[in-house]
Amino acid sequence: MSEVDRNIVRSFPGTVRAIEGSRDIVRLGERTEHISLIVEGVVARFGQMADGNRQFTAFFISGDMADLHAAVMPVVSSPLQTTCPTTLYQIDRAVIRDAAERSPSLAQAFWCDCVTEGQISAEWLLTIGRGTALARVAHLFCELACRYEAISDESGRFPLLLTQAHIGDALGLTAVHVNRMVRQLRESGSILTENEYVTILDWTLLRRQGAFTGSYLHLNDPSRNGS
Amino acid sequence: MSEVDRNIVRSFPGTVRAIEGSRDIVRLGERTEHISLIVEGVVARFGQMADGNRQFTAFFISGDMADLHAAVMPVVSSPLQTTCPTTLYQIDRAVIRDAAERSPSLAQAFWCDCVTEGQISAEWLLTIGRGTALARVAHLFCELACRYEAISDESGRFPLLLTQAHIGDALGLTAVHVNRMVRQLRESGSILTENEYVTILDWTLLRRQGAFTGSYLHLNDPSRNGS
DNA sequence: CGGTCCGTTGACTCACTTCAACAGTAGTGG
DNA sequence: CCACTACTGTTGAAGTGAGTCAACGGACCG
Repeated sequence: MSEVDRNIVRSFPGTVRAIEGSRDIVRLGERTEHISLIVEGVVARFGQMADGNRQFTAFFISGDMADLHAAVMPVVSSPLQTTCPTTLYQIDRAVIRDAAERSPSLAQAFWCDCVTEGQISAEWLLTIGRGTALARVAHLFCELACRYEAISDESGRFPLLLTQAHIGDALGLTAVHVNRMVRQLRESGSILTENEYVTILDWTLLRRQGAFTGSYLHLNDPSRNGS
Repeated sequence: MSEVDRNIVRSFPGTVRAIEGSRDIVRLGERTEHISLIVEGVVARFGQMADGNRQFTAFFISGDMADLHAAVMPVVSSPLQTTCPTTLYQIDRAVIRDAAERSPSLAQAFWCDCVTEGQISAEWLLTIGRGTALARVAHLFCELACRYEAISDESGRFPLLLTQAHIGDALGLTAVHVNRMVRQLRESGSILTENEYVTILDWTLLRRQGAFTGSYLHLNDPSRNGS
């Protein structure tokens, strides 16, 4: 979502809400009554197998709207939860929907946002379906680095507000194997992990390890609204 | 996309185009100039690894709009190809975009369509990330059966316009292993394959094998536009 | 009749899982 | 201040689901 649109959304009336980590925001089958703009923290969308096994299908970070799609499809088909203490700015669903109805350009911006989200899912399908465990972890780190870079002034370094179990649930791996892959990335010299941060030491190497090209993220991409 | 909206789209000026199987429709990085409504056949969206390995990220069947998202984001981030001889009805991108700009309700319908597509991707992520090979194949068959049922008058039987290699590329499996899983499904008594058709003999069993619930497809779902 | 594509099956290999154990840190309560 | 618990990260050893490699039959087609 572009900077301009994000500011429009912030100008809508809403409520700030602080939530602990590992808390459900919306549950399967409920109706979403408000759209959540993330101020700080991480919200993950997930699906669940009968055996309780989870699969995260998206991560939302500061500046993302975690359930924008609910503006037009309020019944929750994928629940949301926080992965860490998170602050949201919640706007009534009707406010968003009415604004989109009045302003075609805003509607288009929201539509774009949902399309981009779908393209990220498609990219995840590619890496999870065809990538090795090492490539999956490297790819996720690349994606997060790019997305955090777009919203902060730091570059090549980002806060990892996920446990290795979270990463495994996003990549279709076990936490144990994620641990081994992170170690391998560290030993290869492409990244460094300290505290809650990942620092990228060798972008070229990490991109190659993750077969990453960031074009699908559409960050600062003027062509998104191209006519 | 609802029946009503599909009829609106069909009323737009466009061109019918017949294409052979295994042909590219749009290539990576190109600009999409027309939106394709599928009249007959199958179009697959895919991503590709550097080693040439493919991963299908969506299948579009009769009545689907294969690249509706291009109305707002014309630069192709996932190429499209046919899996079998296919007929398209192609509408100029500007026609779709302008119609959405003039009619908020049509814009919302298109937006819904893109959201549903994203939810299907999320469901694929769940099955591919966490399901066994057998569950993945069973799940795909369930999904296709439901989607074909919604657009035809046959039930429990659908045309499989994909090779086992295509299925493998969609599910992150090899064609060899897909073959083994299809056989296992056949031997379990849940399905029957003959010619180009899959017949479902035991829905309950197949659903369980694929851990399938069809709610994410939003077929005949009045709540999609719920206010 | 030969070539190509698709489905099919068998034998072997390997990437990732599973199971298990342990260390560091933080929070909690006696 | 020190147990006690819980969570996360870490590492090792053993098991297995899916991949790889290879071969063959049938259908279709030029």
